Formats: sequence, C-alpha cells, structure tokens
Amino acid sequence: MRKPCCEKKETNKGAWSKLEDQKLTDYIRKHGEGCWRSLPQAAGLLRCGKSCRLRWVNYLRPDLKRGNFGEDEEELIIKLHALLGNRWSLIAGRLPGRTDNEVKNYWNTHIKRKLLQMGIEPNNRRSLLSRIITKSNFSNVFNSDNQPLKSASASEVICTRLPDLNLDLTIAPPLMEEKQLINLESTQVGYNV
DNA sequence: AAAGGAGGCAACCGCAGCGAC
DNA sequence: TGTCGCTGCGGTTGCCTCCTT
Repeated sequence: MRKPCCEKKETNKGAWSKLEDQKLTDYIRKHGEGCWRSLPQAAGLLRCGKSCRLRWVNYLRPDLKRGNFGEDEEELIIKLHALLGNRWSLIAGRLPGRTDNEVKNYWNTHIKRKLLQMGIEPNNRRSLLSRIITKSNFSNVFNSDNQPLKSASASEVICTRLPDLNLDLTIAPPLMEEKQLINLESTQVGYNV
C-alpha cells in the first residue's frame, strides 16, 4: 500500500487564501519549481505537495494567459482534440499560456455543447476529423485522388492538411483510426506526431 | 426579494509513468 | 529485474455566481 503524499489530517483543503498564494509564489520565485513533496513544509504551507503544484500550474504561474479563449484558440482545441483525444496536457502545450485544466474545462463547458448544437458528436473523433480534413489542393502530399503519396510521412500528411497546427508531437504515434483515416498504410512510422 | 437551477471553474482524487536504487 | 517514491495527467466533484421564475 502506497503512502499518501501527505498527512491529510494536517493539511488545508479547498480554496486558497491570498496569504497561501503569496507564500507559494514567494517560495517558487526563490527556489524554483520542483520537490513538491517537501515544498509545503519549506514554504510554511499546510497543504499537500500535489495541491501546491496544481495551484501554481493552474493559477499562479506568471506566464498564464487569463481570460476568454479566442476563436482561433477554440478552433485549435477542436482540431487537436480530434487528433489527440482527451490528452489535455498535450493540447494545452500547443496553446501558450493555457493550462490543461483550463482547456479541459473549456472543452467540457463550451465546446462540447457548441458541437452538439451543430449536430456534431464531440466524442466521435473520426467524424470530427472527417469534417476538418476536407479535400483540398495538397498536390505535394496527395495525388489527384486525394490519397497520400507514398513518399509522404504521416506528419507531412497531417501537417499539410492541418497546417496551422504546427505539430511537433514527438510523444506518441497517432491512434490507428487516424492512420486508417488518412490512409497511411504505405507510409513510414517515424512519427513526428 | 427570495428560491431554485444551471453553468463555470478551481480543486481534489486516484492512477499511471518514470527514474532512482 | 523488481520495488519504491515522486510527479503529472485525466476524470470528477463541489462550490460559487449568475440567471430565471
């Protein structure tokens, strides 16, 4: 049985006070991020490390862009979600100043509903991808039948059809459904995606 | 003005991944 | 190679605010 990350009975829960925020911010400014387990004690906070990390990452980080999502951001989220699914951290990584929590909440509260109103099933990534990836003039990557050229890599295919994504996702290969969708059976699997 | 409902968001929980030993 | 501990991620919950009746 793994030990809990902290002694729950000795820690605060719920909303953070201004003083707690200040303590956490000051500590991280001085010592940098990391060592979340030992941070609360060192910073004089009655919180568990996880809670401190979450508060910093989702709320206190200075590079966060607060406020409403723009139309371009929304569009990007939809496209990335169609490609990546619920991998919020990866999606957030493509949106400077946005956190995974923020993107997740925005998806669940705004975009999901919007798509449903448009008659699109938000969890049906195949249908979403199909709507995004329309027939276009991509002669460098696709032939006249709109099939990927044998020489085109998976990342070329996706980046050409979704040029604004600037995908440099080196972590995981795309799911089989995406590979099938864009007819990649003949392309190399050196994914950049 | 008050009550109830819906929406939005911050925070928590549990699990998985990864590195150290 | 297996175990342990830490960190990060995604799902979920709960609280607060706003809107409607």
